[in-house]
Amino acid sequence: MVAATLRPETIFGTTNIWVDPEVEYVEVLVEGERWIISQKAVEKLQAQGREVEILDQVVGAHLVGQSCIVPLVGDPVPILPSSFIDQSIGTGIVSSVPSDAPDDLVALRELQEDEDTLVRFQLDIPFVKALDPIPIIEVEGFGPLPAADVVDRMKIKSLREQEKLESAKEEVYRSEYYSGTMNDRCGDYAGMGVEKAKERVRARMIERGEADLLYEPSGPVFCRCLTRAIVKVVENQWFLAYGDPDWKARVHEALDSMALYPETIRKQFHNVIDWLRDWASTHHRGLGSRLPWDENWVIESLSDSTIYMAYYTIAHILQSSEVDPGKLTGELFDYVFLGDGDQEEVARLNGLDVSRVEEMRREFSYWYPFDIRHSGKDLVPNHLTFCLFNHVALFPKEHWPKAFGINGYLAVKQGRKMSKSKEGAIYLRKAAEIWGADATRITLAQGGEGLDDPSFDEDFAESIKKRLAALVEMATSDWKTVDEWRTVDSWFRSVLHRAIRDTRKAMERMYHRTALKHAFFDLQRHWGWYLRRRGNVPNRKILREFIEVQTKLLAPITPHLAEEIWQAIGGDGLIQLAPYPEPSEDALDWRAEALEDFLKALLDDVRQIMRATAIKPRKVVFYTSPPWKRQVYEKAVGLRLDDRLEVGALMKEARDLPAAKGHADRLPVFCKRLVKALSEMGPRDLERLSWTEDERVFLLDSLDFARSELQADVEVYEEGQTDAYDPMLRASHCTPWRPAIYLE
RNA sequence: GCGAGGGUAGCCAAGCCAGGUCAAAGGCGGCAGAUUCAAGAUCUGUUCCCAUAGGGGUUCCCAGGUUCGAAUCCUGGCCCUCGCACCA
Repeated sequence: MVAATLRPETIFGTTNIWVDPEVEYVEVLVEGERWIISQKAVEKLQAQGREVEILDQVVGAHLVGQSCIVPLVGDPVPILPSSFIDQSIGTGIVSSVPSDAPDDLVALRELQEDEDTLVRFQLDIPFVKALDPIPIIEVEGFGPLPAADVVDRMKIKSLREQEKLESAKEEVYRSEYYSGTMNDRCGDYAGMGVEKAKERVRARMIERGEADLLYEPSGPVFCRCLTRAIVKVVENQWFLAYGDPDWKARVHEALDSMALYPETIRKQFHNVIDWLRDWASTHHRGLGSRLPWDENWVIESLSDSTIYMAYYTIAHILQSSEVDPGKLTGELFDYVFLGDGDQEEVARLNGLDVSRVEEMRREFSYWYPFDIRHSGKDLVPNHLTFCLFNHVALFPKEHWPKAFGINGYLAVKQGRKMSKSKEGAIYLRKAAEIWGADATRITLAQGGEGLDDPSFDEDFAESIKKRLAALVEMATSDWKTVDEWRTVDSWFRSVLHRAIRDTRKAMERMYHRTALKHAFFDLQRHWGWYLRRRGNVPNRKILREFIEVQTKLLAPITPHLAEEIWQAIGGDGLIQLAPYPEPSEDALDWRAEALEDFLKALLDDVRQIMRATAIKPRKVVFYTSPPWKRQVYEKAVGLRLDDRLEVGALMKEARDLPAAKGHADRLPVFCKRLVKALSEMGPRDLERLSWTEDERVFLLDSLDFARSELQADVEVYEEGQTDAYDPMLRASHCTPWRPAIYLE
């Protein structure tokens, strides 16, 4: 009787053997020994290279009631009937350890109460009923019989409670494996940890000729034809030695010299390189090339897909009619890929023109090393890493890959009310039909970047389609323009060039979603503000530059639309061939940006007051800071930049300012307020706002705009101005860049 | 179990490595207003809670810690995704 187990150390707790009385077992001769096992087990053994000769058949029922000797222990135990044995696992014969295996315990209890079965098999009823689990493993948190603890706690009564049994088994096995200790019934292994004892018992039994190895998948594995997979041991298998430490070291080196998109994947690659072991690179079946030096084998497809980028460079030549693949020799490829050998000789050997050979060499040299290979993240632990291994093995350093790009898996965003994709999938052709190619592309770009799984958001596609149409309309219609240049023109040019810079940066890292934000959404928003500031009459140069830049920035993402605009505005040639915009440093105008930001913040403040007070004002009054406040403010900024801003220090400097002379009584309060406000500000804003003389001029200049934005009359005074309209005495609240506000 | 990544407002998502400019970009969705005969489109405002003066309160998975100061740094915990092989 040969029982199979994953837990050899529990042999000490064996109380009986289980067989299925209904099943036909076979008696076989295995390398000189007679075994009784299941028929399925015969196939497995044969697949694993064992010689098995079938001698006889024996029904399980005939075995029931007999007894057999437990190896290593040497005691006899009875053979008992059970129907819970899965014949496709192990040998179809189970050694029963009710102390530590919940299945066995429940089976034993069921049998002990099943008088019919006991009688039917003419079993010694008192004897069977007296069978008790044998405690063998001590583990913290459990009594001497861990299986009994868990089965009772989970109230498992029957073998039919499969799910509970599974989780019971897992709990017991895990606890015992990591923290269990063999008790003193376990002979030489008493006191030993389970993890260790398991290996020792296994080795000992094999050594004594009382056990043998059977390989089995860790879980059920099914073929596409629905038969269950078994483990086969094959001989003369070919491997790629990815486990070789020297090779690994060079692959690490290659990886370090590469660019990765996104960079965050690098750690994973290094890890995979370390973790990879020798790879079985051939098999007997399936698609693939025959192994050249051993025609019995087919090259496993992951193994020969790793340098086909090199093949691509010359594929068009090899596939031309004048080349006979059957005649090609290794010398040709040595010459083309490595530059080894003499071209005349190579051409003659392969029956090719020298010019053909040269052409191949030229093509390969032109394309190699490849700039980037882009693939899904599931290929990191195999194809992409293999690719690197094999390039390192075959090619000189200068032909190692320069970059890999990795992305997640696209999914259709779920739970959208207007989902057009009930099945969770949208065909590319369908998407192009519904939204058009450009809107589809931009939706994909917006979906996600880096290793995220991008989602296709149909609401977004719908909305962006309209916005793109509006963009074409905007870019191609006739605008009334002016030549006059204002602060807001400088401002727009500044944000435009920042957008160029930021878009380029994002594109270079292949962060398309980020690029889109800078190139489209931010620019559109800024353009909206610009037009309002300009009363819908843009500066001629600005309009032209904006349309041109925006179109070029978008060209990689929405090529058709960009081309259409490009033609309409009389662009030179194809936009696809036009250079991507370059940011110009001198377009950046932080002063203009600070001024516009100041205006936005001021209008925001007014709106906030309106909301808080529920006043819908017909008149809005701003009070700007007088010279003494501005000077104290500038001192404070200076101190803050020096990191020495404190009320005391500021007071000291402020007292000496001539402009502050008549305001000594107000200095302490003002200084305190400044210190608090400036302490919370970052260095960037501080520098932007360190000068104050433009505030009033700019505000006066923007009066008309403020009036139309606020739908109210707007006035500006300086604090202390004698004719100021200030019924609520608000003026004194002003700070530089924070004018006081009065609404009525 | 091993390896990698992650948890941010109704949703998607930036920020985190280099702490302060963060009630937190941008988008989608929602709400309100303008426009319109109306709808759609467009534009504007708004979308954590409270607030009759630009303010206050509570937030960035949870619990601690470091710091004058934490979405960001440290420790512990909970949860999620992916990969784990001879298959592309």
